[in-house]
Amino acid sequence: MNSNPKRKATIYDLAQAAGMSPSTVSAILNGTWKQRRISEETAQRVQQLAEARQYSVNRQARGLRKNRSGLIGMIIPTYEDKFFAMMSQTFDGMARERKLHPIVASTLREPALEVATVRTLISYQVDHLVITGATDPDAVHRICRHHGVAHVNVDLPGRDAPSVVSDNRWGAAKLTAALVASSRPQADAARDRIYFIGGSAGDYATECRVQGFSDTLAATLGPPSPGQIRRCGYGAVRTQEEMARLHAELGGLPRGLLFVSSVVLEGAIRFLRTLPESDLRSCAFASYDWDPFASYLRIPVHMMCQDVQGLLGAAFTLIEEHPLDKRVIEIRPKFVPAGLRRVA
Amino acid sequence: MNSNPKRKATIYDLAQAAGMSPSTVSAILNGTWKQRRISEETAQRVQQLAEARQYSVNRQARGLRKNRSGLIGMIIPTYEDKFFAMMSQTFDGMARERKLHPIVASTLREPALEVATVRTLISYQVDHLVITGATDPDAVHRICRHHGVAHVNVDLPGRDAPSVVSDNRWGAAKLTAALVASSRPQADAARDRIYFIGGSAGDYATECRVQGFSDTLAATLGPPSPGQIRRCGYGAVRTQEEMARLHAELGGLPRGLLFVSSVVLEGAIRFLRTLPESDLRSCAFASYDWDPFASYLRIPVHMMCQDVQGLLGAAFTLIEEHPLDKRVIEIRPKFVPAGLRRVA
DNA sequence: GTGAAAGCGCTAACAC
DNA sequence: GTGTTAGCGCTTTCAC
Repeated sequence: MNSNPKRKATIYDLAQAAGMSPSTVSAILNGTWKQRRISEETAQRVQQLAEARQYSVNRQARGLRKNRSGLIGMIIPTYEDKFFAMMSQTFDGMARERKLHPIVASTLREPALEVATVRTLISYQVDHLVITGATDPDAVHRICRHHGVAHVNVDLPGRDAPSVVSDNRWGAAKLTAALVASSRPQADAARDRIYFIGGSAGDYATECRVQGFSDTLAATLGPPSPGQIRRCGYGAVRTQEEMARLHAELGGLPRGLLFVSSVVLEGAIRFLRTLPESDLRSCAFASYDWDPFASYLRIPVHMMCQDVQGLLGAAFTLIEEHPLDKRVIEIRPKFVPAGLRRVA
Repeated sequence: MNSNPKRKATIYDLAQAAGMSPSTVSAILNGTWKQRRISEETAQRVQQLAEARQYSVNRQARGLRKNRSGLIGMIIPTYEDKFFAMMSQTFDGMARERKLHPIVASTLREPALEVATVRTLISYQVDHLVITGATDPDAVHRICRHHGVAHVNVDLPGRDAPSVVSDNRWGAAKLTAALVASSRPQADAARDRIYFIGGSAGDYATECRVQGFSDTLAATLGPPSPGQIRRCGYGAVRTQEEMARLHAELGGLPRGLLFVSSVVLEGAIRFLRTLPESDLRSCAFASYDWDPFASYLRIPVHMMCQDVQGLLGAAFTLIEEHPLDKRVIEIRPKFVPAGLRRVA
C-alpha cells in the first residue's frame, strides 16, 4: 500500500489510474453520478480506488468552483462562559446535521475584533454566519449584506437582520418575583430592597432585564430607585468591587440581589464568601444564565437557564428560510428555582 | 457609493477600474509589492479603490493557488468543560497572533467522530492541527501523516506525533498528599481510606493520575487496594451513581476523595448534596482541573489548574519547529489548595 | 454512459 | 515598474 505519496491524490491521479476521465471520477466521488447514469460497477471501482489511495477532496478547489464553501461561521464573545460554551457545543452539532462545517471564533466583546473576524470569515467564503452577543450587530450586518452572506443575530438583536433572543424581560421578571417571594422584609429600611447587579447601560440584554426587574418590583415592593440598578459590566472583578461598595453603603446585604449573568454571579460570590454565614441568610439571590456548579453553592440561587437548542434552532431556520426578514424572535428561557439542582 | 454590487469584487474588477493588470493589483493587496517595486502612488490608489469597493480576498482561491489555507484546526472533546473552554479561548488568541485562523471542532470523545472531523479539516486544507483529548491519537496521526499535515497532541499523547501533556503524575501526587495532610484518621477502618474516582481504564491521563495517587499513598497511608480506584468514566451521571454505591458500601464517606476531572466532581456533588452536612465534614476532597464556581462550594476542594497557556504555547512551538519529533513534553499544572470556604 | 474543455479567483514565473 | 500567462483541483456544460 502506497501510504505516503509525495503529493495528495487528486481526481486526475485517480482518473489516470482507473483509465477514465476526471469528470467521471468527480461525479462518482461527489454523488452526482446517478444523473450521469454511470454504471454501478464503474462507480464501485473508483470508490475503492479512492479509498485505497486515501483520496480526500480539496474543498478549497470545490468551493472556488461552486462559489460555496460548506462552512458556517459563528462569532461569540468568549468560550469561558457556560452559556456560550453551550452555544458552541450545540452549534457544532446542528451544523453537522446540516452537512455544514462549523467555524467558531471568539471576539471578546471588542467591536473591532468582531468586524475583523467577520471579514476574515467572509474571505473564507462562509455560506452563513451566526452573530452572537455582538456589541455592534449593525456594523457586522453592513459587511455581511455587502458580501451577500446570509446571517442572523442571536442573543443581541440587530435592526437590519433577523434576530433571535432570550425573552429577557420575562426571565428577569420571573427571577425578580422569585426574589420577592423567597425573601423576607428587612428591619433596616435602607436594606429592605432588591438590587440589580451587572450589565452595561445601553446594552440590549441589560436594558430588557432591567425592565423586567423594574416592572415586577413596581407591582410588588414598589418601583426601584436608580441606585438599586447597578450596571457594573460583565466582568467578575468589577462586580466583586461593586458588591464591596454596596455592602459598605448599606452596612450589610440587602433583601435580595439579581445578577445579570453567571460571570457576574461569580464576581459577587468572590465578595460574598468573605462574609460570615449569618449575614448571607437574610439575603435572597438570583442570576440570569445557569451554571451547574453555581447550583451547588451553599447560598440558594434562582437561575434562568437559556434554551440554547431553541435559540439556535430558530437561528438556523431563519438563516435557511427567511434571511431577509428583520423580525426578532424571543425564546423563553427556563426558570430553575433555587433548590432544584438540575436542569432536565 | 456602489454598496451592493451583483457580485463580490475581484482583483480583475479592481484592475479594470484602475487601468492596470490583475497581477499588479494582486501584489499590492497581498503585500508583495515592494519586491515588485511598484510605486507608492500606484499602491495607494489601488488600496483606496479596494477599500471603496469593500474588496475582500477570496481565500479559497488564494489557498488553492498557494496550497495553504491559513487555517489551523483544533479538535476538543467538548466545549462544556472549563478546561477545554479555556483551551479554545487560548487557542483562538494564539492562532491569531500567528496570523492563522483558528477552526475548532468538538468530537465528544467518539473515535469515529474524531477521525471524520480530522478528515474534514484536512479537506479544507488546514495548515496545522492540534489534537486534544483524543481517544485514538494514533488513528488521527495516520491520517495526518498521509496527508502531510503537521500536528501535535495535547492532553493525551500519541506515540507517533509530538505531544504535550499535563504532568498528571505530579498533579495527582500533589492532590493526594494534600488529601492526606488535610484529613483525619477515621475510626472505622473500612472508611479510613482515600479513593480515586472517575476516568477510564487504559486512558492515559487516568492511568498517570492513578499512578501519582498510588505512589503517594504507598509512601504515606499505605498502598491502595484495587477497590480504592474507581474508574467510572468522565460523565457526571455515572459518577453520581458510583458515589451512591461507594457510600452504601462503606456506610458513610471515606477519609478522602480524589476526582479525576471537574465534570466528575460535578457528578459527585450531585450525590454529596443529599447528605447531611455533618457527614461531609469528615471527608476531604480534591479534583483535577479547576472551575471557578467549584472553588466556592461549601465543601473545601483542592484543585489542580492546568497551565493552558503553557500547554498550547508548547504545542505551537512543536508544530512550528519540531513537527517530526515524537517527544512528550510535560507541563506542570498549578495546585490550588482549598482555602477557607465558610460561605458559598 | 463518458470525455473534453472552460473557468472559479488568485499567485508567481517570466517577459518586456 | 508592469503585463502576460499558466495553473492550483474541482465542477459542469456540452458534445458524442
